[in-house]
Amino acid sequence: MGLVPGDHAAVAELAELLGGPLLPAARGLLGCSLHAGGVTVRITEVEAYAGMAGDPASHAHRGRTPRNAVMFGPAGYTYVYFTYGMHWCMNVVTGAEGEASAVLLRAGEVVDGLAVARARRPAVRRDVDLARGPARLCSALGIDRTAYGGYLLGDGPVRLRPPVRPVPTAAVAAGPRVGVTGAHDLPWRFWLADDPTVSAYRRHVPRIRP
DNA sequence: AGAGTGATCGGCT
DNA sequence: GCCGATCACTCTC
Repeated sequence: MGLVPGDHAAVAELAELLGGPLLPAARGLLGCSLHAGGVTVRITEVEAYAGMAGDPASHAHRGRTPRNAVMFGPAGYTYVYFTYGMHWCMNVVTGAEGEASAVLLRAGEVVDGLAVARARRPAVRRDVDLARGPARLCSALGIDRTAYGGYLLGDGPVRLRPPVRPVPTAAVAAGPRVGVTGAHDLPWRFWLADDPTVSAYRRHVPRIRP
């Protein structure tokens, strides 16, 4: 599908947003569409990670390694990592070079390629669950190590595009990140309020014995 | 509530 | 080099 006139300017605007401060970049990713492997999702949930800038939860916190190298480069590229022995997760690199900030894509709504996504996720029963969770999102889109380091705003195999219509500020909710028990409970997780495709995961809370 | 899975990286030797 | 703790998760029980 081709780009309609006017998209060029909107893509340039998104590129500029991603290259700027972390939290606006993270919020700006909500509502964007992400296309890969014959499937398109609308991004509904993200988490911000501040790289070297005092964020112990960031994979780049302890400095540059072969794994996280792309995060130290310019914005608009993708950092993909493998975790728990079986799952891929995807980040969009943001901010200035050397900063290593990035935004984890945690959930999306499948808006095209539903049959393909279903075929990739045979265990998932409801369509709203197809890309609900960072690893399921990658799985539904067929994203793996081959996506590492790719540019998202060009014509590569993984393409990120701005929302057709802007997401109203009032539609964006914020809260603590998932799985981060760090000293400060920074509200760096952003999602579209009341969207059924937002992931179910919650911050770890100490277990209350029955 | 717990199993499953393997890359990564710091710390050692 | 090698060891082992860790991990921004998913599924099934």
